[in-house]
Amino acid sequence: MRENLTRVIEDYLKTIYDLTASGERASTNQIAERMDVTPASVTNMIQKLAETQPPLLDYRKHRGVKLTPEGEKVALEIIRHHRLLEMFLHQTLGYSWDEVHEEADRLEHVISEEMEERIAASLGNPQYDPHGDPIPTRDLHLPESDEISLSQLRPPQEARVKRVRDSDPDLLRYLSEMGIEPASHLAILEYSPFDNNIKVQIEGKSSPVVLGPRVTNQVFVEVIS
Amino acid sequence: MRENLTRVIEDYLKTIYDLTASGERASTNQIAERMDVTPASVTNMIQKLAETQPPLLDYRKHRGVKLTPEGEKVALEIIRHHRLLEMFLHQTLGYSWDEVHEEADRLEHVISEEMEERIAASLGNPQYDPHGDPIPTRDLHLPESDEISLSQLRPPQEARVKRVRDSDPDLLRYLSEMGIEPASHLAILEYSPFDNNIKVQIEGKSSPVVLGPRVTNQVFVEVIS
DNA sequence: ATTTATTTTTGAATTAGGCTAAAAATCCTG
DNA sequence: CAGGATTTTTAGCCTAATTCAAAAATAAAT
Repeated sequence: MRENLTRVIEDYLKTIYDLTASGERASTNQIAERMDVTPASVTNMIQKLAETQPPLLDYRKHRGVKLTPEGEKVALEIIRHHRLLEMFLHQTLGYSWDEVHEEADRLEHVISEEMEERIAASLGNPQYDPHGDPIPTRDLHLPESDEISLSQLRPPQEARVKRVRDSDPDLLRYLSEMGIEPASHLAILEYSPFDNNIKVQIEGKSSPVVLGPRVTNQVFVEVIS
Repeated sequence: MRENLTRVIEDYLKTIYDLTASGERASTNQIAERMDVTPASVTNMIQKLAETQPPLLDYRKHRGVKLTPEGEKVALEIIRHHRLLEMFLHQTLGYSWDEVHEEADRLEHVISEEMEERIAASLGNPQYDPHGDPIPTRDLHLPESDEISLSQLRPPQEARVKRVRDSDPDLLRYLSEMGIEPASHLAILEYSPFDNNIKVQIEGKSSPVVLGPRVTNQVFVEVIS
């Protein structure tokens, strides 16, 4: 349906999808920072994307943007590419989970629907990528999920890791060293106010570790009742 | 060494590599036709590429271009990507040999050296792609080869297929239907002058077929002495 | 409710790549 | 070797995406 979209446009839509996941509109500055361009560039582009027929963005001057259904469809298509590629690079080419993001970011814009389907089939239509992010289905649906951030847990709660933010390779290496990855089981032992540290016992490890908010904000879990 | 090259530049260099394989310089018009742009665009670009430091092209006004050693290095790097990708898509994702070219043409510009190496390793460092084209080695060497076009054979010569031009999917489907692919054994039964047809017995087939020059010019063989 | 600070938008320029139309070289033919 | 045909180059313009600097809105604070 909607063909002649450039890589750059696809990147804008993906970024806006991400920023508006909470329900809030995305501001010009937020987008500019994420994409490492100036706010002026963003204003230009979002005005353009709001004037396509049909429009990809809902833009209100000085009020930021959100995706239209059209825009969301494009974003989800790219996100499906990205997450399938991450899984494929991990499973088929032996990439570690901290290496897949950057490669997938370039490949996601150039693979055909044919390749998307072949990758999905060869992996058995996976539902999650190596970081636990859900992969949109072929018809672009995403499962609802009620994960909460690890930073919100308090002793003596227990939880299962569902998902880890994938953007920082160093953090990912640190996490896998400690044994935190999707499906890991965690028990919260202590909470320190002010610095917001929590002490956590990780399944299979002999001694607990203390994690600060720079880490716990990036890890999402399901509480075990 | 040489980083900020765009996809477009990489495509120009690849095209020029191809056109100059014979030793001749590539003309502006030839390049324009292959790349489906106007000759004016080509003049612009080749002048630019001849002025980079170090230059990627040897350009002489009205005399066409050839690659400098620098330019050739870039071209071979892309060709290595392309042919490894063709093999990978074929072997790992089950693409047929007529489908791989187009996909590889887009992927070749975006894969990292890391991915190149992982693909090569996962395939066991193949030397040829599915059409029989040699894959440049990691240090960008290509084996010399003395293939000749099938159109040059005369009865009662016999030959082994080494390589098939990969640019036309319809031709490729036609060839595989007939059992012509790298390693196929052929015996030339008849030659018709004027129309340049040859009648060929293909190994494993019950009856011979007549092939015209539109086909035989695209197939390269090694004569069996 | 003004002033100040922050965010967003506007306007003018830039870079990469391409196009058209016209001018200039080279090639070909008689 | 002159004149026409073909090829190549030049010159000017276009679009996509960006930047910077200045202007305009919005938000925050006294």
